[in-house]
Amino acid sequence: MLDIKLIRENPQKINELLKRRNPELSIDEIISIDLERRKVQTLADELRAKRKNMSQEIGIMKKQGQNTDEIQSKVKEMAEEIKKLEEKEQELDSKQKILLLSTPNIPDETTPIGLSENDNVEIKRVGEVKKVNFVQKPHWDICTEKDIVDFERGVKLSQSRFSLYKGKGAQLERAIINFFLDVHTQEHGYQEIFPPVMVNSATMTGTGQLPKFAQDMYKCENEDLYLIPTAEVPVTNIYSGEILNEEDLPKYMTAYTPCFRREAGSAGKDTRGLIRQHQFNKVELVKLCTPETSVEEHEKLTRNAEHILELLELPYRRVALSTGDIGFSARKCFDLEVWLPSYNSYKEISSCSNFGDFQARRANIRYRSKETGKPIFVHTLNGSGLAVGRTFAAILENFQTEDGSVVIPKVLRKYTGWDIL
RNA sequence: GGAGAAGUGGCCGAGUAGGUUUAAGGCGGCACCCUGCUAAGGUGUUGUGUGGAGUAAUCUGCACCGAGAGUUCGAAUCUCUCCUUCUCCGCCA
Repeated sequence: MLDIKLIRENPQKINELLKRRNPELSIDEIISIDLERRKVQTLADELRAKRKNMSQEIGIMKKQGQNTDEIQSKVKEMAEEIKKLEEKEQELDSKQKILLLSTPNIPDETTPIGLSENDNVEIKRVGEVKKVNFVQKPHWDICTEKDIVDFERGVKLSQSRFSLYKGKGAQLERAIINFFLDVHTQEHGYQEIFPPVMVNSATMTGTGQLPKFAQDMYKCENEDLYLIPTAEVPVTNIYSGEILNEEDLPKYMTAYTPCFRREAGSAGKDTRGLIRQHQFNKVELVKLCTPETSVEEHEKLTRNAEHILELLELPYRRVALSTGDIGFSARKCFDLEVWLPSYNSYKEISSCSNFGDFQARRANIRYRSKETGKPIFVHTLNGSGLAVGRTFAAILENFQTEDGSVVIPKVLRKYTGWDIL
């Protein structure tokens, strides 16, 4: 959520920045509602003050045995007027709130300007794409041949885009999860979290999934509960509504969870294999920090995710997303893309974002400034560290050999207990 | 799921036959004073949100006693719905 005071004071600037995302975005309506809302509030406040004083007077008069009929009927009239104003106040308030909650974050000045993913900027490439003189198989064929992921029975049990890991497949998936968590907790200093995977609508609003993206999520019938699309949602909201001490920052948290996405609107995309599933595993990195440190913390968090790819010896590149491609809540975002032979290109495996105070304002996460003693909104950051299923696919494809076996990366072997698949 | 009890400021804890409560008191925090230092003591101060005035320090209004709705001239206090916690029962890994 954008700061209404910032909008009031710099309307042209905010509009200009929002139009970098999408030329149709504008805060003009918010401003006109805000103007009216404040007028109504001032009127209502004044009347409430009058009522308060007069009611007190009635109390005193009654004690003295005076007749209060006249003044009572006066206040009653006033109360009706107040009620009308309060209704108007509430209406404008909720209108403004919905508009504010539906307006995306303003992009950072350093976010490349452009309207689509074609305007994303490659920052660097790391690792060599292996040159081989045999035909590399896509991971879905490897999975089926080795019977480590059963796509058909996954669909039978659930629906398309659900799959069933078996035997060494299930073991490899679990090994990857444990490896990720161990690196982040032991080498990078993150606290491990295991959160609920169903959360309420307030929590979903805090990180920006609601109110705009309800159709992307699975919702429980007759309950105010949604399946999380990412651990970002419960983990970022852990301290919602709280005021932290400045000494408690930065907070580094990592969580493994399954993630659930309806993938509405991606019909026909990535239909084969593990790349786009309704349920997938992910290890997420989340940070809460002060505004002064968020740029630096964003870089460090991105490096933490890259470090995993480097340990696995998977070739990847870092891309800075353009203003037209960054997520709703983000002001700046780096994608990490891993090389996938079956796609003959790099494919997203992590998305590392800086949200500024956008999520903190929605979720009301603050810290008390040591200097002023006043509460300040934290900055929130997150990134995948990494997507597990896509890592699984990247390992199978990049480390397959001519004889059809797959050599497990060294760092994973103590987790799998075997080195060849 | 059933039956009972309870939810007040950072914490503890008064306040419910509605009306100077604009929430007592204590603890903690902060500032200053006293003491050679420490301990103890003294004085003052103390939340959040949202408006208004002012360049600003600041001054000032309104709202907030789990959440929402209602009754009333007036609600922490009365009524209703919901949420959470605790105790007992049932069920269950």
